[in-house]
Amino acid sequence: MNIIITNSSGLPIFEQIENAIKEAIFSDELKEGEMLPSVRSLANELKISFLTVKRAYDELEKAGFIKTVQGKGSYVLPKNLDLIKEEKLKEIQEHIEKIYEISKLSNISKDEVNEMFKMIFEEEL
Amino acid sequence: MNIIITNSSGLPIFEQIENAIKEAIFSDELKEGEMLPSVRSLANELKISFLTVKRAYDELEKAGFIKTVQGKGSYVLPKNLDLIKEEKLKEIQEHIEKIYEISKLSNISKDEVNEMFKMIFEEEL
DNA sequence: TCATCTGTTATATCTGAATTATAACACTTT
DNA sequence: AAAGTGTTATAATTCAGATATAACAGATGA
Repeated sequence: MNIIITNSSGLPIFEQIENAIKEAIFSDELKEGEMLPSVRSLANELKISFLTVKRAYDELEKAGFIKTVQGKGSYVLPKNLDLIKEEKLKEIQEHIEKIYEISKLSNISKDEVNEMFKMIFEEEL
Repeated sequence: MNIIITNSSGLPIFEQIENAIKEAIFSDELKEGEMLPSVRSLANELKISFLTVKRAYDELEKAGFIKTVQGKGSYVLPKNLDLIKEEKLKEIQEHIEKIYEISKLSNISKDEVNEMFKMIFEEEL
């Protein structure tokens, strides 16, 4: 597990763990069926409480990324592409909403934003 | 003052006040030299503590939007639009770049992003 | 000058979220 | 049985945000 916890990120620890594991799943660093570290071992490794790790795992399970079995541990569920796309679309939506807030606050026109959008996305051609 | 405080916004009250006033300044609803409501009167109006309003005003002063004078009150400073806009455009650009990265990695088409963009920006009617 | 607006400061408290420590319990595997 | 898993309950801590209250200080107009 390649999880780095920052106090300056603004995100609570359990969310940082969540995100790191999601990233690992997206990038196939963690594959379907693979076991995650036990809550206690990861807690020891990160020098945090196992309850915090458990919270992260609970959220990941609720979101459909992993499955936890008492006495055994947690393992990665088959990637649900739709689910992943949902996640990514939600991330994008949050960015757009922030852009919307900024533009509204700063009197920046929709057209100006659209122009930047085109500029950056045209780059790939 | 047209400030609406929501408990569901996720933002602390003092930030909601900050944003509302920034928005009013950008939209010229509040003009240069104009007095803001006193900390106590706005606090009464919003049914919150004057300390919370003071915090919002303090942040606005630190950010260069208003000036507060003891015994008198707070008034709107001259807008430095170019500088502010430059900063805001840079913030927006960073968001768009993140969107670009996400969409590229997740195989989300430019059109899909564009659709979300329209959805969110059309909301304002 | 006095009353009454303004903002300022200090102290203490409350609340909720995040996090922790600890202990006891339950399931699985060897 | 032992040693690993996860689970649950309880209590405590920390921190940010927000509050209440009181006392202080500057501005202003009657």
